[in-house]
Amino acid sequence: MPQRFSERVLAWWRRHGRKDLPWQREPTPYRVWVSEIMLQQTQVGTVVGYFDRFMARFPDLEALATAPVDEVLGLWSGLGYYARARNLHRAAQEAHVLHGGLPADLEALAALPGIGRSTAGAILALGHGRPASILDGNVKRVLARHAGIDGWPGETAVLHRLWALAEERTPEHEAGPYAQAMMDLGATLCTRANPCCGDCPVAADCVAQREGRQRELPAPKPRKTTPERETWMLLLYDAAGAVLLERRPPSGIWGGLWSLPEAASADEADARARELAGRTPATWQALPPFRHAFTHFRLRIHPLAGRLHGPAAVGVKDTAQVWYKPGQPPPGGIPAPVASLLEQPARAAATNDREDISQ
DNA sequence: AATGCGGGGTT
DNA sequence: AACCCAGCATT
Repeated sequence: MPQRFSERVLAWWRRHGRKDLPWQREPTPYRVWVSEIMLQQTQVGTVVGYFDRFMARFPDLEALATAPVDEVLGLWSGLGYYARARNLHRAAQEAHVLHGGLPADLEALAALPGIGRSTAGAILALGHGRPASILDGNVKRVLARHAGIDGWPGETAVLHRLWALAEERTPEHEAGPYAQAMMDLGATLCTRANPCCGDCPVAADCVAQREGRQRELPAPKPRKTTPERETWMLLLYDAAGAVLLERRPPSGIWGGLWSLPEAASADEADARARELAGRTPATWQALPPFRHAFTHFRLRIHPLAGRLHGPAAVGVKDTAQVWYKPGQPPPGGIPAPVASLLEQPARAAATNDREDISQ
């Protein structure tokens, strides 16, 4: 029977854990608090460049509480999530007035703006050495794997299970080192992509390790229904029946391929035609729209056909345009949905993607 | 319960 | 180019 979970984690941390991050030197509740706020959804390496500068300017809670908010935001700029800085400043003022400093209990801490359950636990455990639990991304990952907890942690039920486990496993003594150890375990061994289970102190009874499910846990956020974008593709024909093609930018969707000019809406078709060919067709004919699926989104294509009358079309503006006669060898690669559109403009939808015609 | 916040790293 | 990161507040 292996040792208690927390004992193994702590023993590992004493040998391999991180102990000299900026906020671990002189870990006062105030410094722990500031670091925890900076570290919300922000990686350690990023925060390292900000923490000491911030502490030099605002060495204690009173310095922060009495500073202008703009100065706080100034030292935050580049970190992102600027509401964190505003909340930090407000919380400093509230704590200063209401408690004469940072409170030292879970409820009062979590009542301050920007401090939730996990950050409050971190301040107590890391800053006061009191028994309290944290549940950040690292701990979620370690616990979900070790206990084999299925489901996305964003789901309330899963989150509740994880919190229950987190508290159940927090030792009465050394909660601070334990919290740090769990984060270090998640950050250095039990990483998202390539966990080093061979070095893990709790691999012996890890469900994910036993079942080879490290890659599946914790479950990722369910993918949203692939977003749908739409575009209007212009079939601009000249008097000879050639259609104008445009070479797409080298990178991005259909990079470097020859495709139809596009407009962001039917209303912009005329303006695009003027840009491209110097004039506009008398009328546009709307062909049946259809969908094309990419990995990350679906594109709803509205073909618009128009014939340019009068003398032969003006010469192409640059090498990124060509008048292409359907049936001739193409100037280069053509995206499949565009190719089918060129072959059978009126039937493109039917031949390309029958089920996607509607809506 | 779902979404916005945000710049940066990883894959 | 998603996806994620020492989460929390808001809706």
